[in-house]
Amino acid sequence: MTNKHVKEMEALKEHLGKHQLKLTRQRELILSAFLRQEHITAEAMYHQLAKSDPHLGLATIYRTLNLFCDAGLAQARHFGSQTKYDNISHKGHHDHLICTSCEKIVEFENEEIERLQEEVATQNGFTIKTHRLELYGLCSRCHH
Amino acid sequence: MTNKHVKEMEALKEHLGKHQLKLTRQRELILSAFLRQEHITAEAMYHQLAKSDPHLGLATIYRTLNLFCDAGLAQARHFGSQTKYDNISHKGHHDHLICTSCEKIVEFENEEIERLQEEVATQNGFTIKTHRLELYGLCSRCHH
DNA sequence: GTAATTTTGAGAGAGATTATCAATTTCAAT
DNA sequence: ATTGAAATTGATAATCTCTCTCAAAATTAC
Repeated sequence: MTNKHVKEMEALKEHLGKHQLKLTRQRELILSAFLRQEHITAEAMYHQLAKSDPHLGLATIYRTLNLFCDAGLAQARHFGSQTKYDNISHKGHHDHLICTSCEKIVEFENEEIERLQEEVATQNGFTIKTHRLELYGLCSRCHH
Repeated sequence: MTNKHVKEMEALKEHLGKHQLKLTRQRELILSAFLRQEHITAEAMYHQLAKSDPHLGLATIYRTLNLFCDAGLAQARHFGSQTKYDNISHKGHHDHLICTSCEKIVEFENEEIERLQEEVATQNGFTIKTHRLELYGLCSRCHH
């Protein structure tokens, strides 16, 4: 656990405390691995961590990533058949540009779009809690 | 098959003709059921059609709904773990407002948002092919 | 009508995620 | 530091959704 991740660790501890959950070696380990990368799947993390910790169960990875979602550290996104978990603790909400050829993912934020979303919601009597916006296409390298 | 659905039937026939596929009783039946409602899952349609046609297979429903997607009549959308199929033949692209309490779905279109999406894509060197925008929250009835 | 080709239905199979449960670990109170 | 109640884990079974397989049936071009 590097110093960079202290804030997220604190956020997790706060969530655990509030829900009478416990801080375990696995949860620390998975948090550390989670914060080291973007858009990871449970399966990918399982294989990655298996090298240093061969007895870490896949179910624990799933449980823990879902815990991070509950704690507001992560957000699950379904891309086709797989679910990727994003770190949302260190930045605001963001959306995605996804290259359908090379699978590259670019994050972006656009306040104007967010404002218009609120407008649409209000017009329809909705109160937005979250949203997802994904733009699929080809990145510059995959053109042609 | 009501008169209303003649246009979609023609579109399907055109697709079938172009790809040396055949028009079957099942495809007609499923098209008819598909056009009668919005945002249906394969499973839901299976149970619905089982009443009048108990031997219609679930695999056929999946195959046929995917065929409609290929033909440009339908669009698949993944909501959580389930896939819903939307009719996109009679209207332009649309996005969704989804009530997380009662599961109500409202469609909307917003040209300004679409324009801004193009702008973001261009800035990042992407060419958009499709997109999905879903706003999750509470509808007016589910407030409180 | 016949033959070639496609489609269907039923169930097996695949992939991703969750449930089960005995054994282990955590943590608050001694 | 020890204890004991409660939570967590790992291994695997179960589940859920969707696709594949393949023999039998339906469709279409001739």
